[in-house]
Order: sequence, then structure tokens, then C-alpha cells
Amino acid sequence: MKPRLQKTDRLRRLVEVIEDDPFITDRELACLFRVSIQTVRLDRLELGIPESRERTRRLAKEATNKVRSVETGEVIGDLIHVKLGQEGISVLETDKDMAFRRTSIVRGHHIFAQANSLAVALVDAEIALTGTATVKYLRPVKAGERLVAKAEILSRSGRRHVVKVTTKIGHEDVFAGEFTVFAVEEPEGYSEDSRRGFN
Amino acid sequence: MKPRLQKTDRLRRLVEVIEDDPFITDRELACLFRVSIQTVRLDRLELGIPESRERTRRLAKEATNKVRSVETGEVIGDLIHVKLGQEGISVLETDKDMAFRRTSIVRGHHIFAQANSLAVALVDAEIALTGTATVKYLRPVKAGERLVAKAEILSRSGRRHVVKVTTKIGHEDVFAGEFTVFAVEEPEGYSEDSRRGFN
DNA sequence: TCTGCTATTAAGACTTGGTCATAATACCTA
DNA sequence: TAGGTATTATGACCAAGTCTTAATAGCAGA
Repeated sequence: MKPRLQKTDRLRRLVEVIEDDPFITDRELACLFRVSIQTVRLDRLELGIPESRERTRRLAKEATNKVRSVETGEVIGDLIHVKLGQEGISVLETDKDMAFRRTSIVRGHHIFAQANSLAVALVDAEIALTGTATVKYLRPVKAGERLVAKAEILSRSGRRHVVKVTTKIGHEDVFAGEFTVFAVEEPEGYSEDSRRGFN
Repeated sequence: MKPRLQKTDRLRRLVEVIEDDPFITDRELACLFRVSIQTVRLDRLELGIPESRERTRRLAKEATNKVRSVETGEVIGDLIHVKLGQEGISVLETDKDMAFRRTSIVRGHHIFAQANSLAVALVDAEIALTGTATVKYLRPVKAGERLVAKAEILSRSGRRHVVKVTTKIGHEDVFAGEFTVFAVEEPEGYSEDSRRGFN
């Protein structure tokens, strides 16, 4: 039963190698594992791994989506609870892409962005602009930690809302901020078809 | 000279369409422009546009790089001048990926991130952490505008630095903030091989 | 030893989305 | 009518696969 062991071993390594370099072709893989192309194809078939071009295509789509959703996404973090004009909760799973490689410490602007997004989302208006923000970083956040931000509208006078946001990991406070968010009726010449959204 | 006009027109549109959807094939393009596949290929040849698969490949590579550099990059914006412990200037070219689609208004956290990055970069220490930040958004920024952030260390007492950042577009102030940045000697158990970097 | 099983390799036909070279045709204009 | 560009067609070829069918190798148990 030695060949079978060799095979399962190869299958495991195959997954690793392809994950490491999704652009690799069957020919290259065959060469790498010193087997025939057909064997590699059978292996891929068995593992349900698509061909090189398909992998590349998916990567391209996913990556472009990622850039759009992370960078342009309407809200940073998942809104798991929102009472418009009152309070809300947002969850952000941090990962290594948000952190410094060397320290694994999540960059501050992600934490800020989550809080800011949540503050803006609470304001019941077509367009909401952050005017000022006062924030405190209470302790560094490591990649992989789950940020739970809770926000509450402290006061409102006309179009001006004061929103308090507290971000925790478990029971520990890691960030606190106060945002002044303005509700705007008209786009003020900044857009033609705008509905909502600043910050 | 009508066909020539039609052609240059088609070439312009071709660039647009491909930019809009890089995954599109020659066959689809031919169908779209109501010309033969050969014409599309000649057009691409003339414009130096690579084939669909090549475009996809580049996109995948570039996008994966982009996610890393934009998200993980040590500094948001280009540091064009830094006097460690004193002052610095950073430039950030905004684009539509940083803005809301509907309004073309750049999301606040990018402006914050540039200012914060610059503030941290000025502090001459192995590791620098932002403690607090007080910021004001003075007017919305449209995608495409060039943000010039100037920062100056106002005061320093021990490891605590107060950094003032002003961001302008041309001569107009769009953002102002004050950051308290702490210089840290030891990683305080948050990392093993850390050198510099928080926020 | 023969049979059966898995693993591997091979061979062949077909697909997609092209490249490259060559030739034919269409259209317009001087 | 000749010359030019623009367009289309044709055919050979390629990379990197798919899918099917078949041959071979190596070992294990009856």
C-alpha cells in the first residue's frame, strides 16, 4: 500500500503548491512531482481543483471585488444591528491584510473606518457627512481579533448628530470615539445622482 | 474619410469597453461592435492590448499585489518630505476606488489614514502607536483630487508626541487633525520580531 | 500462480481563445 | 480607373486544457 500513501501525500502537497502559486500549469506541476500530466489532471479532478486559467480568472474577479468591497464598500464591517437614529452594532473580522506584517498589529485606520461607517449608518438621512471625530486607541489590535463596535446617538440638534462609538474585543475596550455627523438634504453640487454617503 | 472616423471611434470605445470588462473575449467584442473577430484582433494589435487571458492574468497579479500594498502598505500616501521628529509632507492621489460610486466623494477614512500615516511616520521610534486623534473634515473631497497633507510635531514630552496635520487641495483646507502618537521601546508582548509600526 | 485492484501513463478527439501570415474583397478618393 | 485604407476570410499553429478509452505496472489475497 505504499503507492497509495505516496499519492495522498502528493495530493496534499498539490493543494499547497497550487494555493501558493495559483498560476502554475499542469505541465509544471507534472514536472515538479515527477509524474505525468495525466496524473496531475486526475489528481485535480479528484480534488475538484479547476484548471489554471479558471483559477486565474477567479483570482482576478475575487481580487477586484475585494478591492472594491474593502475600499469602496458602503460600510466597513458587518452591520448586525441598526436602529436608525438611535443605536447600532457592527462586527469586523480583522485579518493579516489589515495589519503590519512585522507586528501583526491592525492598522488604526481600519478600526477608525469601522467606527466611522457605523456612526454614519445610524444617521437617518440621504447623505451623511462626518464633520469631526475624536478618537482614542486604547490598546493595539492583533490580526484575527474580532472587533465589535457599538454606537449610540448621544444628541441631535437639527442636522447635527453626535455619535459615540465604543469598540471591544470580547469584554475589553480597544477603541472609543465621538463623531459629529451632519445630515445633508441636498448634494451641494458634489454630485448629480447622489443619495447617501460620505465617510 | 468616413470609415477612418468610424474606426478611430471604435478604437476609443474598444479601450473603454475592455477597461470596463477586462474578461471580455474577442468574439464578444466582435459581436458588440458588429465587426469580424479579425477586425477586433487587428484593433487590439494596433492598440497594443493583450488577449483576454493575458489581461485576466495581469489583473489577478496586479490585484493581489494591490490588496497587499494598499491595505498593508506601511504608509498611505507618498511621503515626499520627512524631517524625523519635526515635520513632513505626504501626497495622496485619490481615485474612484476610494470613493462612493454614487457621489464620487472620497471616503473619510482614506483622508484620515493619510494623515495618521504621516503623523506616525514623523515619530522617530521603532514602534509608534496612535493614542488619540481629533479630526475635522472641512469639506468633501472628490475622487481625482490630490490631497497634500502637511504635518508638524507640536510638542513632545517623553514618549508622547502631539502631531498636527493639515490636508489641502490646492490652497483649500479640507481636513485638519491632531494626533497623539506614542513612541514605544518594547513590543509589549504584541509581537516577536516587530520593529516599527502601529497605525 | 492467477485474479483483481489501484495507480499511473498513454493516445486521440475536441474546445477555447487566441497568434501569425497571407489573401481576397469593399469602399472611397484623388 | 488606380491606389489606398479598412475589413473580412482562410488556414496553419499554439497553449492549456477537457473527456474518453485503453494499456501497463505493481502489489495483495485466494
